[in-house]
Amino acid sequence: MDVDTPAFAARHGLTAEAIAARLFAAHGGRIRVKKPKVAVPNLARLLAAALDIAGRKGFHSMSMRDLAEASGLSMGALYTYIQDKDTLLALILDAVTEAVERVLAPYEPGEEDPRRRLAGLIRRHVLLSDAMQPWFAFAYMEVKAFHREARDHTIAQELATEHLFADAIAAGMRAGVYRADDPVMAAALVKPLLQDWYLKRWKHRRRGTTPDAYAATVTAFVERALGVADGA
Amino acid sequence: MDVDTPAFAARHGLTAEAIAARLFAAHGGRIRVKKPKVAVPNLARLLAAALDIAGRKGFHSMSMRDLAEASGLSMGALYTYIQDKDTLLALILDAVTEAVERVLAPYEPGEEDPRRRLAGLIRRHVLLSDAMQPWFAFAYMEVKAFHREARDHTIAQELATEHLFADAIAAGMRAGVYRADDPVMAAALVKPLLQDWYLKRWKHRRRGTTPDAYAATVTAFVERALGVADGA
DNA sequence: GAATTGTGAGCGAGCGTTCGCTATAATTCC
DNA sequence: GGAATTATAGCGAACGCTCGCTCACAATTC
Repeated sequence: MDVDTPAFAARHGLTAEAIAARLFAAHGGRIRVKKPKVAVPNLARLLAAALDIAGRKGFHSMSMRDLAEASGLSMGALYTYIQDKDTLLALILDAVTEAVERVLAPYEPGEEDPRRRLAGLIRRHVLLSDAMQPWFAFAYMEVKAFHREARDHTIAQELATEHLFADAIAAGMRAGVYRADDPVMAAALVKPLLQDWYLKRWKHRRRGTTPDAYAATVTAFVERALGVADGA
Repeated sequence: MDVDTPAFAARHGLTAEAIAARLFAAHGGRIRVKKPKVAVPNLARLLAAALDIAGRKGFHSMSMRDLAEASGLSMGALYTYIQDKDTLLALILDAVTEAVERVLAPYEPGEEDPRRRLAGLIRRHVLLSDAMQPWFAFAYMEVKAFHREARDHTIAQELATEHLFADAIAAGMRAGVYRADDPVMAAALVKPLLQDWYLKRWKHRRRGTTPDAYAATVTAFVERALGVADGA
């Protein structure tokens, strides 16, 4: 299971190309370049460059000239893929939202058992946010820059994700395997542990922690905090 | 102990005015306004406005005109307090570093007991980052914008803080009250729980959680994860 | 050869910063 | 004590520059 990490990304279509293809399918109407063969690779390069620059200096400090140069497009070409700088922000946010809903939320086989359910959620969250690390970090760091509507949407999604964890913990409590004063509060403590993986990845990388190892550590940590005895 | 929150800020000099006074004392040489009676209140207003605007739209999106207007200073007056926009960044970062070193690190009486030590660290971190919430959130969110040197400094501080927690956990393990595979990894899991308090305060506020209550919840959560039995 | 895609100089707006100036407070001088 | 002088603080229009974005045109594709 530990060697599954790259396979996870491929299986769920989390490569730059696959993401760009889905975005083109969803937003193609507003992209002036028609042919997918042309549009998708360019869009993928555009997004990769944007995430790279924004990840290093922040979205607002990234000039469209920087972006054009880094993505190998001219200013004019760049603007046939997006309407304006804000569209780019929205596009990235959208890819993250889509990925979370598609990969994280659905039950996987064998997750009727509450402990497997929680462990599965944690593992999927870590592997997903690892495969799309720049995307997740971007969405987290740049929420402020969104318009009110998009910001509310992001907050709603944050709470929805937390709810997935709260539900799993509550199910575990009903089954008598978990103990907690408040499953919602417990879920609120799990979330930042998962976010740390993509926000401070340099730290975990430096210590040689793999995504699977981190998921296992967090799961064990949380389960003990939820009253599961050590060797159980 | 639960009513101590505002007193904590006053006792450690964490009010806007007190922070500005310390910054003026440390950086006074580079501030063209000489008289503390004049400089300190203006500096306090300047910093409060900067934290407010940067907290809402990000440091880079804050124009110096916005800042002048919000702080009630003219453009010219503003620039007698700072050399340039980067100085402002450095000033805020400096205040945070100073506060962490002064308030968090020192032992408090009675903290020879490892469990008290860890609980004390957690509580001080929550109360400190609560009193200076905009400062901490700013330092976290805007690290990217720093020059290499300042960024390295911030990273070093992050690791140093983590070390305080690792030491406390290791002491608890030696005393036989905590169990963990790796105290450093355990500390790395405590840190994001504490950061969540100032990064997502809207969420905790919305749920009516007080700083002291949050500190208590985190302490209990972490202690259970470290193998302390429930009623112990 | 028509449709699609790419080009990059150029536009106006807004940025961070400066500087010549005024207003006010403090000090000096008789 | 009060006039004269100096030091300090505050002001905001203006400067050079970079920003996001456009458009007349060239190149490519089928």
